[in-house]
Amino acid sequence: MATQFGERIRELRTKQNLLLRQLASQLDVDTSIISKVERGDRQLKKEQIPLLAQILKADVEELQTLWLADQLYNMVQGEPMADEALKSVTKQIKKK
Amino acid sequence: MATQFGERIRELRTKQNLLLRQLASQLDVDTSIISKVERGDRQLKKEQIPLLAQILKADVEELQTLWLADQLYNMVQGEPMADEALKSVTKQIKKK
DNA sequence: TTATATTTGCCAATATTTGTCAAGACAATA
DNA sequence: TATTGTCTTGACAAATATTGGCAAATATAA
Repeated sequence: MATQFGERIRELRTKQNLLLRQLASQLDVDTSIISKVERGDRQLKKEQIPLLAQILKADVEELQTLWLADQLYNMVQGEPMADEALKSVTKQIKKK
Repeated sequence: MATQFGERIRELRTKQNLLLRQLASQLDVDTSIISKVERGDRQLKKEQIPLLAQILKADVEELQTLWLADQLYNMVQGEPMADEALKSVTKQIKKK
């Protein structure tokens, strides 16, 4: 599983000397969820990112980017046509 | 919604003078599902692609690529950080 | 019109995701 | 060793999303 997002969260959290349970309570979820998120076992819900960024005093867009990259990675990883599909979508997006 | 896949299916199906119901019956799903897939209202299940390719005498990998591109497109469309996330994943994939 | 093909909206069944709880692992320290 | 606090893990239930089918609506053709 992808962990770009999780690794960054842990980095930010420890840098601020926050315990899992403290971050969890502020986000209003169980401690175990944050633990799993940081280790890449679970994905956070997209809607939770803004609050998370606020708690960690981090840039929302940075976290959103990492989160989205994780989702994409999970989707393409192991797919033989991953590269071609990514290229195609990148082109599509740019046209817009 | 993404329709690269659906458009290609319709193209292949009509080229072979197959009716929705004929394709649907070979795929063992309801006609309405194929209709929706071709119009991009629904995503086909990944496991159905090989059989579909066989029925349409199409290249499995082509269809898999289009299908995957649709999934990715649905995931990033409307996301402000889409481009950056795509770039990041493309890099990650290549490292493997 | 009639007949046939396709589209659409809705529902039930199924699958996936999300969150909680409780138990376990681990480290620090009394 | 026993205790305390943090983090991790697995099992389970609740919430959500996806899937397929039906049937009615709409289009297309003769």
